[in-house]
Amino acid sequence: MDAAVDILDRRGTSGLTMRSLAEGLDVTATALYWHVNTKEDVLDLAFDHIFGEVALPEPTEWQHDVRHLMKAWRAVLLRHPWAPAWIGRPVLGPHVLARTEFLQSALSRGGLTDLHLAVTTHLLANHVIGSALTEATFRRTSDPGLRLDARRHITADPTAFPTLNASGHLDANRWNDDELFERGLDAILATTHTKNATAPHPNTSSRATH
Amino acid sequence: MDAAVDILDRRGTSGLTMRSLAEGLDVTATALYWHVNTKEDVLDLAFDHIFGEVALPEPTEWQHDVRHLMKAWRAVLLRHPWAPAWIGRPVLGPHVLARTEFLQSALSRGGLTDLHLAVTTHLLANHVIGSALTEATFRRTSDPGLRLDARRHITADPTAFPTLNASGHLDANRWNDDELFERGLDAILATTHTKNATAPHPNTSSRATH
DNA sequence: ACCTGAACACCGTTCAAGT
DNA sequence: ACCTGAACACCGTTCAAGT
Repeated sequence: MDAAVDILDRRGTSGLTMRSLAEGLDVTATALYWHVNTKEDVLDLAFDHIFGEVALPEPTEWQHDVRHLMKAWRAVLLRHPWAPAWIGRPVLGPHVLARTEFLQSALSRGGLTDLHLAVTTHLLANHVIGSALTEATFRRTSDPGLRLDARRHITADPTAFPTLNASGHLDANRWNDDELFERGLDAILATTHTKNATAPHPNTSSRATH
Repeated sequence: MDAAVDILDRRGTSGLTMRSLAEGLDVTATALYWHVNTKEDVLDLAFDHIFGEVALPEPTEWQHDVRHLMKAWRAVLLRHPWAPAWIGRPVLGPHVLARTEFLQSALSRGGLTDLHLAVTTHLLANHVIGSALTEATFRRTSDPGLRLDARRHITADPTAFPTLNASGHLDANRWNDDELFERGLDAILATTHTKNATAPHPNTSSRATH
């Protein structure tokens, strides 16, 4: 796993091949199939492996615990930029589950139960996943011109994108990613105070989508 | 693009090869390289292509517009289960940008500006991306036992996962994905009412992560 | 129990050549 | 301007065989 993570960090997902991993371990590529069924298994294991880096401290004040874990979670995903994109696989290894337990236990100490608890858990998970995926994408893509291209596409046609122009969307100099993440975190935690924050909107059916 | 999306829907990301796409178009695989530089280009184009399916209605009441777009966005991603995982690429085609403009314009009609506007935009985007990615993953993985395995892993050791057991985490029968998504949406929209919902927590530094 | 060697089917991509 | 054909380097994976 250390060897696999090392290759992934240095050469990305496409850089990890059964042959390159085998070389790092001084064996033949085919030898790996004794320990693993498929290449996807290697990546699944590597993903759960890096979550071991997220330390689980002694529980203290619940909001502090939630913030602490969320930031550590995010840091790990950004330290291994190949990781967020791999969430397109069911990643439910023991390390991941242990961290989820820690998070949800903090939330329930905060008084959340049932639907409210489930919604907040998902909201938090989606926030780390979504932001880490987006950021890692731009960090990983060697071509920094892509963000600039899109930004130019926006500024080039102010009448088509009035709001995006006014708000400075995709303008890297305007808002800092860390700050956007933490303010989002603040907002989610704020919904845990207001009773009935998750009460349905009058004309909203929970089945409308499908 | 229609041919590419068709293959992707039926056979997934790994099912789309330059040769299979060429076959669908009755040309040689090498012919595609006249129109496109790399296979990744094909997927980038296909991704932006399906966002054309998200209709942009006439703007009405701003909260209604936000809900409408978010649900349509989510529906598209789930209709094409290969799509969420592809967000690990910078996806900033014209269709995607037009939808983002629509969303942010609704939010600013709701009175959001500056940092508050940026935070809410990211929160909403992360919510669709995160939830669609997670759901599509389980929907796409032919093996339904994975979720069950993890669920069993939780229930098998109640002392290690007391909260996850009590809350029914990963229990598909307990909460419905559509409902979790919409309640999350409700919660995010609720933060737009409270002034200073994004005010920083006392002992929070926005630079702590790196 | 764990590893090697040879082999298979299949990739993305290049490039010279055709029309 | 657009497509073909042959070819290259490189995949993941299988399987019989070794120790």
